[in-house]
Amino acid sequence: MGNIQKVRGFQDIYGENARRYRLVVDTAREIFKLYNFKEIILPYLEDISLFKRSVGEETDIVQKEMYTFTDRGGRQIALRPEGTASCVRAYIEEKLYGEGGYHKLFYEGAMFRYERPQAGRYRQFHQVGAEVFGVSSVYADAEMILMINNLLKSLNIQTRLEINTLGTFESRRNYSEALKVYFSQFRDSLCETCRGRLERNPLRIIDCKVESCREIAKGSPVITDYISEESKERFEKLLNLLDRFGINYRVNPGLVRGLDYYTDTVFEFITDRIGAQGTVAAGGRYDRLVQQLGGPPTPALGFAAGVERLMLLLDSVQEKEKLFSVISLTEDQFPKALEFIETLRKNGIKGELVLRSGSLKSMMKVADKFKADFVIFVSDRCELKDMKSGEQITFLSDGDLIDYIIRELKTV
RNA sequence: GAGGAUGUAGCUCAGCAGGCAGAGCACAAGGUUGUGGCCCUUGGGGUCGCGGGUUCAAGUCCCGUCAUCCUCCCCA
Repeated sequence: MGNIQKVRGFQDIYGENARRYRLVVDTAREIFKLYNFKEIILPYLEDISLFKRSVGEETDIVQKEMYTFTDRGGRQIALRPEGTASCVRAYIEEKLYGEGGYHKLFYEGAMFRYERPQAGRYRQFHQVGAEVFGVSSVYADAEMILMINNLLKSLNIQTRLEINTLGTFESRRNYSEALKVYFSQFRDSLCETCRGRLERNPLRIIDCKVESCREIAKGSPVITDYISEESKERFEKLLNLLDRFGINYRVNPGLVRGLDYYTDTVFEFITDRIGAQGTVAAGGRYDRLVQQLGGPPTPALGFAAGVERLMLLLDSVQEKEKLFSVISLTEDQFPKALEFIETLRKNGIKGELVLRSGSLKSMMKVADKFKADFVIFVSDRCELKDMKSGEQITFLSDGDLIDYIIRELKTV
């Protein structure tokens, strides 16, 4: 037998990737907080029926992508495949609606879907997401898109925004029903995947790339005929708002989203730089979901962004703090060197005590490997070496050197 | 779930008419007896993804399996 490997589709995130991960998540948190979203830390396991009732019994996610098991108490459990359902469950279960006003929550963490791994698609992946409960105003939709736009801008990531409206829950259902009826006439001419979609998600057939399906789709019912004037006006208003803030978008009537709970606004931020899995952030409104899961009628909207996909789009991420490496020139100066470096750390300066003794050359190499910006040699006196310029200054007392570092170099 | 490509040293890869496992980079020691990066010398490293088969002989051929990547699908 070979060595134990990580589970398929799972990954260790370390080194530069860990920095990328941290940058994405930390930036998202900062932005969320600017918009006054409050963090909610959600469980990774939920009752299976939560996802059946929210994401949708017929969706791929529920049908074939969930990690599920029966626990020792006989409960049917799933590792969460997405965050919105848990967030809604918590909103209802913790009776947040009882506090009055409205609620803005954000979350961050791992999601699990049993899919075929691919670039930008993993079985354990991470999302940052935000949800607004109790607001139907179109300004909430606009604000959320602005927020995501700002997040992407902060990360220096270019995407295009595609947006669509699905209308109300009723109109969406009616449209879906009409499509089902229409496409059923051509059942035998549809491709195999579309025959499956007929039951599961007829809206998707419109977007099929197979030539024969596209021909059939040309005569299919149009979504605009099923959308109420109110929804249309709402959508227009949203687009105007986006125009006003200089946000480019493309209205894509084929944009459907694979989750059942969306109503009215749906949107995706897409890139074509990372292969087939180009959706980097996506979301929309789900005005019926809270009620559907047993809560009071509550309009809501939300989005989620894929951390790994954002990571792929990031420029290289370097550590920014200066590193001071301390080398003890003799074995018996180590206590003094340790004391010295602890003082640096107390002052908020990042320090690495070179812990391998050997030739000075080998210790210097260690400092170099750590990419030290400065090296401090500790003996009966102290010397500070600038690794970039090679310049070296001698100090008779450590106090003087520490003062010098804090004064001159901490901010460099 | 379907199709395709790949898997040899820490990394990038060569080796395939089956015949002792290689290069570059990286790593370690030294050249420079208290100073890294460049250069030179020397050195340590591989059950050739894993398991089976064919063969006198398999990294090389065959079968299986695992993993990665790409497309479909799906989605963040």
